Amino acid sequence: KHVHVLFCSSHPYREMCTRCRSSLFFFFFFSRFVIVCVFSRNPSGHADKEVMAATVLTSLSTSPLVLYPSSVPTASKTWKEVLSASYSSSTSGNWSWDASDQSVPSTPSPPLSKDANTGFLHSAQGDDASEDVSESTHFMFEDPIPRKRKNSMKVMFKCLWKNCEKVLSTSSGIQRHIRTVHLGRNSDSDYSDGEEDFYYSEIEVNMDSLTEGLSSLTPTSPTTAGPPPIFPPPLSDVSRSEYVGVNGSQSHTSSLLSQSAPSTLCHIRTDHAYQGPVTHVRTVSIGEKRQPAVPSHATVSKNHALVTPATKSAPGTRKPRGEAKKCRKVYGMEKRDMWCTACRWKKACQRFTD
DNA sequence: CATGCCGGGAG
DNA sequence: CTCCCGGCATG
Repeated sequence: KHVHVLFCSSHPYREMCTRCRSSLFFFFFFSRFVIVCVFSRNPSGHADKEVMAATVLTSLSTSPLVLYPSSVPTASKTWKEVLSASYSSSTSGNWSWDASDQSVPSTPSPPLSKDANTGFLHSAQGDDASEDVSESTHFMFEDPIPRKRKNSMKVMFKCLWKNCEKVLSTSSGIQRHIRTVHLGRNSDSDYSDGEEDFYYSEIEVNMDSLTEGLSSLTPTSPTTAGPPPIFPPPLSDVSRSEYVGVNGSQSHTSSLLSQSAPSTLCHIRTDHAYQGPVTHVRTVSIGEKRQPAVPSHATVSKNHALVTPATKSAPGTRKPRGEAKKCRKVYGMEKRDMWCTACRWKKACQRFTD
């Protein structure tokens, strides 16, 4: 399964799991794609993280989205180690969350729209990604929503609607702003079925100095230096078609969420064409389920002999006899007990293969 | 004829 | 599953 991603915002929306108190990070992607990375403190004890993330997402938006469970770290690796490694390796332009690193996605990334590019350039003014890793992991794993960083940091809420740079100090404020300005609803209208589209992000604003190692994941200047609307609510044609391309015939959020996403292999490649800390995710490859070895028609043919696909004797179709001497020939009938089991059962020899 | 082994049972 | 064998194809 390949999931194409245009790119993701550098500032994940954070939410805390009410059950395990781990931090959830929602990376908002260009247009309406959302990829969710769930970082749990105790992943083993939280089997339902995908479901939980899906629930949160559903309440966030009705837009089409891709549920993306990050790979579970191996027993020898803690989440922190995994993250640190992946983060530091991002300097070389390669993110990998999979211990058995393999299968680089081959599918080319979709073209970025102009809007996307400009947005990215704006947001890529941070430092180099090779900075203090502990800072980033701190960001990821410390208190789910650190209200303050030092005493100069202030949490603000930034509207992500296109061409709207509104920043307010409270979430309710930004919601009211979105509801009234962008959604054209009355602020008092009771619209609480969870289907409302609020696009804003929580940002931390450094009130004095702008140079900080964490600039990779947080805005570095007040108000204006925040990420441009990377997640514009109006659904563009590009994103729609892209979405279809990615998910085949899937077209509903619910159907996507109901899919049990495979979680074995996650491969993320970052592109640093725009330099720096912005997590620019291009392609995600997720391991796929094993197909049943036996095709269905074989089973059917047991009950309906006619359905049997043409296996019998198209003359000359039979494979030529292998060169190797098999158990029967090697040991002879008298030492039949020395044959491999396959030979004893008159199956294809497993000891002397061709 | 000797071999190799597929397809199809039985337990 | 494991184990066995009819029967066909090949050399």
